[in-house]
Amino acid sequence: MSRRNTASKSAVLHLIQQSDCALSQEMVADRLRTDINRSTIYRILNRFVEDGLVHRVVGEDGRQYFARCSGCTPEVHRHDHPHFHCTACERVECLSEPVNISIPAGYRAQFLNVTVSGLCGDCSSDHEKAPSAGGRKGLS
Amino acid sequence: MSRRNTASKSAVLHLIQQSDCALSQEMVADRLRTDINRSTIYRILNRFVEDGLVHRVVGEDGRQYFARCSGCTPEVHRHDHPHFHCTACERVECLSEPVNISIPAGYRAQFLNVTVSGLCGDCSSDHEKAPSAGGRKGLS
DNA sequence: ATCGTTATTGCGACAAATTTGCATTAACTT
DNA sequence: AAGTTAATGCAAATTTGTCGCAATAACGAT
Ligand SMILES: [Mn+2]
Ligand SMILES: [Mn+2]
Ligand SMILES: [Zn+2]
Ligand SMILES: [Zn+2]
Repeated sequence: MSRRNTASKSAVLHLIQQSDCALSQEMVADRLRTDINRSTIYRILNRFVEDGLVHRVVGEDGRQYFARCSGCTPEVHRHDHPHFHCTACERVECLSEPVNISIPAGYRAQFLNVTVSGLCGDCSSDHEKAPSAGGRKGLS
Repeated sequence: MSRRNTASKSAVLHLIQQSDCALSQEMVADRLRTDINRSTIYRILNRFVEDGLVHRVVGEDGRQYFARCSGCTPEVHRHDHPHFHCTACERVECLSEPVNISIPAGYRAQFLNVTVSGLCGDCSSDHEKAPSAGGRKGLS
């Protein structure tokens, strides 16, 4: 039942800790210099989530992304911050300002997943130079 | 390019309009008395989304759920309301109070997906009678 | 009412993301 | 050093959603 330390585990954890945005299994694999099996990466990430080292973000695409917990203690976990998912470069980043959602009486909240998708700063300015048809604005 | 009316389309639309919660493709199929092909259901639902009759919600499980647009006009769509996804009965319901997320300057927001997951009222009270180990509370 | 165009459907195949079973390896406890 | 069992690799399975294509049928025009 207790966890063991392995090179793979350390490598993945290090990667997530360093990263300024959430990573998918694929992103983790791509950034590792050594090959780690896909299933293994998933298992490592899921264990991190269980252990509260990392939190899981469900992207606009329905995929799973994993980001380091910042400001979480072993006792208290707050993942009430929104995420921005760029539809162009795929980046998923944690935003800082927490959101507060009120739910109906009698309901028990457990997890919160807030994701705004659109174009990040970089991709947004790229887009300006090569504009497409119909300049949509605002949320839909 | 214009849409045609078919029995399948009407049946699915009726189902979604009536439903007080968002439905997945599987849920739609289960609730229909007539069999409609899986791909067809997806295509019908996607067309509804395109046409602004229905909005897509990405559940905590990464799956797509579809709910009727209430309060949307052909001109203005606002889907800035949160959803509650019950981890027990799978229900995904739209909550009414809109949320407002602020994103960094230069970013362009396009879609918003807010999902609180946990136990709905029914499942929450069921749980009280048959409690499990460790009474967690609050968001994580 | 009939005809022609083409949107819609069904079906199978495909694709991507994630999980699972199982045998093998290796971390950690004693 | 030896034993226990968590972690890994690999293949196969699951799950969810999409796509190509031929057959069907809605609907505007005749
Ligand atoms: Mn955290
Ligand atoms: Mn709507
Ligand atoms: Zn971007
Ligand atoms: Zn429920």
